Amino acid sequence: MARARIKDVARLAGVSVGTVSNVLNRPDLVASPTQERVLAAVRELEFVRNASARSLRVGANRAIGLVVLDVGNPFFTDVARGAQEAADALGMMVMLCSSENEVARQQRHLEMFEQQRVLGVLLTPAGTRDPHVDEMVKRGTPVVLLDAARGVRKRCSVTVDDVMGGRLVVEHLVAQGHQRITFVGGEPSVRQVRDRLRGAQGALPGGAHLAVHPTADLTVAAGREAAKAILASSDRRPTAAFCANDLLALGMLQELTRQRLDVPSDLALVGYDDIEFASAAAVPLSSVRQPRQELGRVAVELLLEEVDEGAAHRHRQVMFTPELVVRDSSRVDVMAGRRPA
Amino acid sequence: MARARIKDVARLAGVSVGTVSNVLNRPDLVASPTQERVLAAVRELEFVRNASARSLRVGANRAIGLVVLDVGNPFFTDVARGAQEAADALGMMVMLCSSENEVARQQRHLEMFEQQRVLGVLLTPAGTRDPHVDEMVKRGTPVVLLDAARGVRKRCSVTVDDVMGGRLVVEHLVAQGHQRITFVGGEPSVRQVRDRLRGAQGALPGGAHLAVHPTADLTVAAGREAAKAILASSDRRPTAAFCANDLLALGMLQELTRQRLDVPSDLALVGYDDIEFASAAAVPLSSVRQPRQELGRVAVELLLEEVDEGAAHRHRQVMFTPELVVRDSSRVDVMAGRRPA
DNA sequence: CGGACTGATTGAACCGATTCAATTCCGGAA
DNA sequence: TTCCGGAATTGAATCGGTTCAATCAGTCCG
Repeated sequence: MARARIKDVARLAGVSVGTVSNVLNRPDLVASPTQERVLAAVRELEFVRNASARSLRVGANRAIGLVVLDVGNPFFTDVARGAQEAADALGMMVMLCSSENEVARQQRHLEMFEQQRVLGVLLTPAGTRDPHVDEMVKRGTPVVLLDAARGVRKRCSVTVDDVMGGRLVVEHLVAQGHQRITFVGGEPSVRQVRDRLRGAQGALPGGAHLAVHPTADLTVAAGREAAKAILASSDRRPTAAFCANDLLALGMLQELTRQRLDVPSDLALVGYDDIEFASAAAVPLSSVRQPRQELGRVAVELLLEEVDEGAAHRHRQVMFTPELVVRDSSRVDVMAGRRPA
Repeated sequence: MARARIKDVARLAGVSVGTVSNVLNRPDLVASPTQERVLAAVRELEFVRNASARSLRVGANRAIGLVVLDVGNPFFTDVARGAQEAADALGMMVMLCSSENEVARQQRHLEMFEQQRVLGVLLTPAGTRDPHVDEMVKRGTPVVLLDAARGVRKRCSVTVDDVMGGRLVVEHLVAQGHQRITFVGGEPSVRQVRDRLRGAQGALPGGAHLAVHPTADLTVAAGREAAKAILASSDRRPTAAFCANDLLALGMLQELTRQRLDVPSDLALVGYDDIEFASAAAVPLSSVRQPRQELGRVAVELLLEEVDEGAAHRHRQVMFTPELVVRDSSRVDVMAGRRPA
């Protein structure tokens, strides 16, 4: 069966194509009996609107592009979910793509979106500033940055305060009596890591010392290596480690378990991101939670705001505050319960 | 700057619109100097094709819809990545949506895809058979099922052999000398779970016994509860547990750690799915790996095959074989290394 | 009864790229 | 010189909805 077009519906219902279109888009203009006849014809023919024809005429799609760094990363999928939800509520569609942190791939996806004439794009940028993005914006496709460098004033953006996150962690560890804390996860080229470290350093009271143990990347394997190195070092061992993300912390936990050391009594651990598996770890992991879905939701709102306001738009930067989630991996009183004197 | 249309490009290059279109789509028809003039004009005007106009005329989009049960689940994101890759190679776009296991949401996404006139849809179905899907197929949008019930002959599908997966696990445990094995994760309404259990039972040698410990769902929390119940039970404790998925296994590992029991010497564990965090667990988790990206890749191929062949198409069901990944959580010889006599 | 007004409906123009039959151009053969 | 064939190019028709000025049918009021 060939697909029905609006013309077929009109013929079957005995009205003009204009009326069918009105029933679909502005039903208040059409008398009820006519509406019913048209809707009956729509059902009868199983009519499905052709979005291409529609958006060709209207000039824009009811779709939003979303390019994340890595669909495999739970952080981004939660952001995507938030965006989905917000878009759904407004009858829009989110098209999700992953750049796998490759600029070329990001570029291809953006190009696709632009060809589709999406309303706008939410982007967690791969690499550094991409001139292609600027050009796309200039051509009329607005972009909202997600979790990107702070201080970009020429775009709307949504971020989380990583400096505060770092501060929260160290304040917590200090309150638990820790004096020797190591920050694990150096890679200072990553803005997030830099900020977290900065916050951590800022929260130290006078006497305390914050060692920094850099790692090549932010993976479980790197965490394992870091733990080995720290435990083998001749210096006085730290009593707590603040890892730049949860993967590092899980890696450290793995190595500590292998060496039959106890968390938190031998070494307290705090991660960052509060990925789903943080609470699922053998010793549930303290971590810093970011309002991920909220991030996506607000990004969609900012985008639509920008679209609606047109030229009058002033870019806004929204920054969320993270939240410390304390679990067994850094909680002293739980230890007491587990090792009765 | 208003967006350039193909007409503007034609004027600037001093050719007709037909020629511009040919440069873009069938460059072999156009003389080189003309091509260069046109391409220069394209760059000059920053021309971006309007995909709506194109697919309106051509009749179909260069896009494939993909509806997964849950974008948060690493299994599905890997499938998506595989599909992405295959599509990319063919110059197609994958539109990824998540049904969150809600039929209504799935329905909305499918409707969107149909309006977009996508080439076809890859679907991991929520709920049971959905008549809407049948109707969509009848209207001309082909569907390839991903990881859905086996034995569906009226569609193309891609699955993994869960019966074999279950068998592999039990054969491995038996080879390690285990006699009392418990299968954790009952929920027999889930086809995958049923198949894994069936495979497990089929692999038992004469004397061995397979207890089944049902759980409400397949989460970490359920795994914790299961571990508590099994450890508290008065029966002779099993020496190994085969969990229906990795989340259950991680939950059990958590509870075992809390009770200061050792894996695998007190209880060996094997999970299923080989999610990223299986190898990241405190005791790296044995698990069954499915060729996830491959799943997505082949699904795309099947879809395009179906599109190309048209009416002559015969549906195909592709079944992959899973692979057992043995890690510390069920490996005896590692224990020896860790606890020298 | 005529005119003004409201509400419902019509139908043709339009969005922008693709396609294909028709046309132009050129070089070579007769 | 004419004619033919092939390559290059043209331009109008087309895809399927949306939109809006124009038309039509009633209703109300004076």
